[in-house]
Amino acid sequence: MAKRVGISDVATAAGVSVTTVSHALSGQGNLSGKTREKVQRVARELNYTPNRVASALRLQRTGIIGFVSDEIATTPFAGKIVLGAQDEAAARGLLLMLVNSNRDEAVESRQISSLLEQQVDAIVYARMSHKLVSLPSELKGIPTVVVDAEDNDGLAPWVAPDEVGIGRTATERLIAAGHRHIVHLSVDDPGPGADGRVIGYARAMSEHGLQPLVVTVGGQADASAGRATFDIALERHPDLTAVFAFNDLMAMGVYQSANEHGRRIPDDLSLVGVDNLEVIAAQLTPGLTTVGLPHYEMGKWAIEQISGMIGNPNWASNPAQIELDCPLIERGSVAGPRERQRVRTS
Amino acid sequence: MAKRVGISDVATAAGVSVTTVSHALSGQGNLSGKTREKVQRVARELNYTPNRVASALRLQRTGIIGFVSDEIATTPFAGKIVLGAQDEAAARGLLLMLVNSNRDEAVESRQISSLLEQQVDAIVYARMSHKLVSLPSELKGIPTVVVDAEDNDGLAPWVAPDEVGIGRTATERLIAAGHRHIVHLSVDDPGPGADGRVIGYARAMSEHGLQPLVVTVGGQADASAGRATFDIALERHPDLTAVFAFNDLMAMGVYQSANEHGRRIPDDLSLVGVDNLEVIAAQLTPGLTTVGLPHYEMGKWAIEQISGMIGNPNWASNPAQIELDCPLIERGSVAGPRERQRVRTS
DNA sequence: CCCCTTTGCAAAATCGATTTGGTGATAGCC
DNA sequence: GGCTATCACCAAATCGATTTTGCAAAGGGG
Repeated sequence: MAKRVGISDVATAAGVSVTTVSHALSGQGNLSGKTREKVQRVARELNYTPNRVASALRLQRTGIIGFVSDEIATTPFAGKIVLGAQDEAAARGLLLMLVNSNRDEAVESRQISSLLEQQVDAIVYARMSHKLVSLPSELKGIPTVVVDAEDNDGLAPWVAPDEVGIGRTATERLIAAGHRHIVHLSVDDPGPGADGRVIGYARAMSEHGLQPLVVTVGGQADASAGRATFDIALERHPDLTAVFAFNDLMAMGVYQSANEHGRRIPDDLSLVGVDNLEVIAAQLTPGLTTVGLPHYEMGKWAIEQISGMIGNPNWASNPAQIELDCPLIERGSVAGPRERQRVRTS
Repeated sequence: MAKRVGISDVATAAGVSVTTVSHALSGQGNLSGKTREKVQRVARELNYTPNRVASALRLQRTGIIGFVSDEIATTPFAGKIVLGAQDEAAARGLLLMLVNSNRDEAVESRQISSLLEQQVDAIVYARMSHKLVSLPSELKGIPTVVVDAEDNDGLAPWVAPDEVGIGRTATERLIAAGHRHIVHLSVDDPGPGADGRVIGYARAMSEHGLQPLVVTVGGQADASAGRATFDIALERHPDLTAVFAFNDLMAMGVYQSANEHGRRIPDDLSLVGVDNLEVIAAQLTPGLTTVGLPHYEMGKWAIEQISGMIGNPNWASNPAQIELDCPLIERGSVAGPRERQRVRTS
């Protein structure tokens, strides 16, 4: 392996001092155009690449952002947040250093310390589902932005999905299609996600003079919860024509259960999910109409914020804290209700 | 923000030289136990944390591994490889720096250069589906291990799933259940994955005196391809009782199509997939029996290899190149064939 | 022709941890 | 007592890039 060429090798080859090389390459100082060009040419010929470690030591700035997540493999969400962050970081010449805690606080604490020892310039503290969090004490004093979670202490900037808006968007889509008997299927799991969506749903229903009907079960919000809640809903509200499911996994359960009950989607039942889990929503037949979560955008936003904080002595003031709008992804699971079509054709 | 305490602050506070502090904390040199303890105590009191940047500059070793992937958000696989790598890295005191190329060679090249400027000790070059690759020229001379792909030039260590074994495992499970008319559904997409699974399937069938029956279509290996190939298979081989699908997405299509044809799984049709996409395999009813891909293990293996290469002058010799066994994940989609049960009960 | 201001480049300090090559002090030996 | 080993510790060089300070030469005005 050829020894790496450093700034001093370039200096020797170009017959100037290291100072001049540094200035020529960074655009600092006042050098004659001739010298500047010569140095740049020599640097290129020698295939010089700067050593960011040395630079970081001198500048007290590494250009590295630590990315802390509580999990990374169990949902596709992590990938999207990381992708958004990574794209934006690359565009700004920053690099991402990834650690993950597997939901273990002791591990998290150790990982964050490693990141800090590496002198990361800032940290993205990400959760994979909308939560309320308190930042670990290690992060006091270093620029941090919280993703898909809200900072309990209100000190750090954070970004999360507009859960109430999600409930409203999904519900209004179904109302607009003409449905009046719309049930919301959810889980008994207090938190910004479940709570917000119920609120948005209830508001949309009330505003249109409709009765909110919520059915929940305990446990995980998966396909089996979807089947269970849908079965209960059918029993309690036999005239329901549309369902707003807490997420796509539950919606998948509704497909299964509806199929067993002989209800076809979307002819006999309209359905809207949340998450836009492509691997499910796009693969079901018909495709699932769902509200997408802005994971990519949250990751991107986090890096944008961080860019403004790095090197800014007032980075801790006025933390931006926003809820992002979530888009409705139309596929094929929503149609008008049977009743309404009959009324029309009669 | 309090100024960070460095080794010299500790030295001053403890009344010794920086040399002694360094020795006391790293266990080097010959110090009296008294001095060692005093320094360690002072360091703890001052809340000293080492500055890895300075250390890296001196030692020419950063403890950072670059992780290059071609995509990260479109499959859950990326997360698992990263998790495996991250867990193993954390256990060895290494950190992961993640970049992703979005399948763009120019981007990849730039990202790798960034990694190299940061003086990463080594690189994990990962693909998200089994491929043949040639390493970018930038990586010449630095320890690299290839994940979920094979190095065309045979120079770098690599790890990938044993595709032939996957075909064999899935097929033998169905044969063991008593099936004789087993169709393999796949796609026209030459590559280690599709090719290897066909080979493993065909071998297993032949060894049991059974006729291999393969049905493929062009395009993506998704649910719609699953429906299409299954429909064709039913037409060509009306007596089929079991299906080995190229992946879980295609298997999901088989569930859908089988349902429309009035065939119940597993009573009228047994089915094995590949991928163990939890979000699908565990959510279908019945659960999908599938062959899992060793993403976590591949990520872990990569870091183990790399650990052995860092600081080893002979790192380039005898690259390990292995295919990992893939486990069968039993759920509920396999049963005995109807015919056989009749024979038995008669 | 002298003094002063630019212009163009270089020397040296700096960032924080590690390590080489010592130095001073004590103990042991004859 | 004089000499050498050993012990305990320290000063200074080093890693590579940046930046402050400094200095010489060139150019301009009086």
